Amino acid sequence: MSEKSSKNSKVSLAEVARAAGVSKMTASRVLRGEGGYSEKTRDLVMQKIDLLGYVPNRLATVFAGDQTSTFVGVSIPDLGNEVFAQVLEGIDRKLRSFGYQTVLGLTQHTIQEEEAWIETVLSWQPAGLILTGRSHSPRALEMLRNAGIPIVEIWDLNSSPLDISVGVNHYDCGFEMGRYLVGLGYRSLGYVGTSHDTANAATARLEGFTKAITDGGGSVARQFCLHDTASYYPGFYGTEQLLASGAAVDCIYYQNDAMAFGGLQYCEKLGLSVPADIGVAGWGDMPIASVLQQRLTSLHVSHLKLGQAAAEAMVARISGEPHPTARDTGFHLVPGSTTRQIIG
Amino acid sequence: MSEKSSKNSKVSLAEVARAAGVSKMTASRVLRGEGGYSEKTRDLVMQKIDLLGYVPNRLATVFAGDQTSTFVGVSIPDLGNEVFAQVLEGIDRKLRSFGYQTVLGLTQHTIQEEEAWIETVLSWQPAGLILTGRSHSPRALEMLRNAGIPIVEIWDLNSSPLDISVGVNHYDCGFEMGRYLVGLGYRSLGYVGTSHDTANAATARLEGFTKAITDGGGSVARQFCLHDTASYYPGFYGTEQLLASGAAVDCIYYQNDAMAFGGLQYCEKLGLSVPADIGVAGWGDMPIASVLQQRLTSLHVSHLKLGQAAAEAMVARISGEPHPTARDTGFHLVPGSTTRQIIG
DNA sequence: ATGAGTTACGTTACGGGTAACGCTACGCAG
DNA sequence: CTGCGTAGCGTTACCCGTAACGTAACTCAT
Repeated sequence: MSEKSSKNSKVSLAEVARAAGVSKMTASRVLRGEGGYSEKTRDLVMQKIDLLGYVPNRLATVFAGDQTSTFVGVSIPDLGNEVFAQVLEGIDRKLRSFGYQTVLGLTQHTIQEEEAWIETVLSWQPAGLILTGRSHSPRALEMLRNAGIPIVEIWDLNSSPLDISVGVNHYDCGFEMGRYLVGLGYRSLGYVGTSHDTANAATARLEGFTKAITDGGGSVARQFCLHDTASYYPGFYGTEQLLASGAAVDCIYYQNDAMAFGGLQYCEKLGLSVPADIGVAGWGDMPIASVLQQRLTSLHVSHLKLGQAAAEAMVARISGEPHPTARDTGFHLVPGSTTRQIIG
Repeated sequence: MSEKSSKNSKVSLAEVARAAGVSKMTASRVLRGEGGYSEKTRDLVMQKIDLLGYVPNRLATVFAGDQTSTFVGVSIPDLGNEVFAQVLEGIDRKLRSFGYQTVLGLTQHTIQEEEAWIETVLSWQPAGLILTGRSHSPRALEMLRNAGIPIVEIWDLNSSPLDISVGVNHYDCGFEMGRYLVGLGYRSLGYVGTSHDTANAATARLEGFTKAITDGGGSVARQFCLHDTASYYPGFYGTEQLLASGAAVDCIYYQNDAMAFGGLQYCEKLGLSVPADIGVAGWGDMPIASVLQQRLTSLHVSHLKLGQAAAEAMVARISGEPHPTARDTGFHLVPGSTTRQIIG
């Protein structure tokens, strides 16, 4: 019910205290419910807080005690890719439930952007950082080491992280899918993904996939799209390019389900029957897969859970509780009908 | 190249100054490039900053009161809906280019969550807030008014916002689509969307849509799904429910394209031919629409641009530059082949 | 009645940076 | 040589809370 203070953009605790006729310290105690004041005083101070529309200044609180802030910096490559949006959602929801705030940084898949963001966000004295990816610039690494705060690297599981790693082993993801497809009899594989300067988790999946395929006596024709975001259209377009290149492929593995769907659409346009003429496999078990007529062969990863696990790891580290260096959030293959059935 | 300080999690400017044999003030001047020091001193201080791995403490700077923070709080309902993810991407990219940081708050479509988040984020003295939606709790409104910082409300354009409104008129979006469908001869419309406690932009679209349809002598059968996120599956499931309810509809309008795609999939499963047996229209011109065989009848809105416009408005307001109270980022109808063609 | 403990406050110092002002040494014009 | 300006740097005060400590009034057991 603040009426007089509508214009007071900055009401300090001292002003509240003065209005209530007590000292700053007493007002502070009331505010924190710390005890050491009478009920009468408490009511008086609370009334003035309400009247003046006092908003606590956490900057001052953090600054005063050497307690750390409740900011957690979170770097995400891009949000056009649904899986990252889900990871971020998982992180923010969980962090918030523990009283922390997410400071976002979209890096556009570059370690330069990440470095610049790290430098800025560190100046806000965050309680910790959650970084997507395991590749960082040398200067970023130095800053991170010097910061002395918890660092959670997510996405591609890392057995020797800076601090804590949460995610899944993307090499294994690719390998398992590769082995599955080899088991189905596919030998001439295609891969469609986006291209980035820095090796990332998608690269790891491709490597694992390629290993499994070559182990099985097959080969992989790769097609990279110069697109930032691994979404529907790059899948569509990449498929067009791959098939136009003359590569004879019997099955295409996509960077993720969204791209796989784009590929499916291109195949349909071309009149190719899936899986009769060509097989299609994705990654991530993304939401769109739940409504398709054909169950898309994919690999399930719970992105929301991954994000939540990352936030839990962060909170545990901040609170000084023990937490394993690496937490594998797991995956499992989802056999679908966009690839041929297991040969009896 | 900090070597000795690897463990010094907190190196203050005073320590840098001491190492360089100058006063804090001189070190501060060097750091800010303010002038008033010799080149020799500058090099010395810079060298010590590097050596000790000093990280500026923006909390202290802001706290000192001479400048506002560079935080901008951004509230988003959820990230499972691609359009919000895109808006957020637009906001963060633009804010970052101006040197501001995004402090995220996912409200899960509730004004209670929004209120709690506003209270917390205000205590960090943000430079401004960008809020999705125009509905806020009474207490939130009071806090926002008292805060005395720029508030940009996005999504549903508001002619009398708290401060600045950026977005599109969702009522008009719905109305235009309704008129278009009436023009195609549809009279028995269906609507499939998600349900939330608070009236939101989707509600406004539905109202505009209903107005246009009833104006045209038709009717709208509504089907709401109890799903938080307006994505593929709710569209699929909602369509199933709507059709199972016995409503005789010749065309279904969906809350967005993702839901429309889910609906298309259900229609296909049911053996309904689109648009011969039933028409389908969406909203948002989402990425998936770009790869479908049939061009989805939809309404184009640039979510990325909307986010960027919101960030620009915020920066303008912070900088004291003039900015119109309401900025309409525009939309246009995209006629597709999931609805019947215009009757010659 | 006296000393000890408790309640309910107030006072002081502090944190990390910056604005405002003070001071010194040097350069240079008159 | 004197006076004044200025480059270059230091000193002080301050921002807003909170920890630590101080203190007056009161309670209560001995």
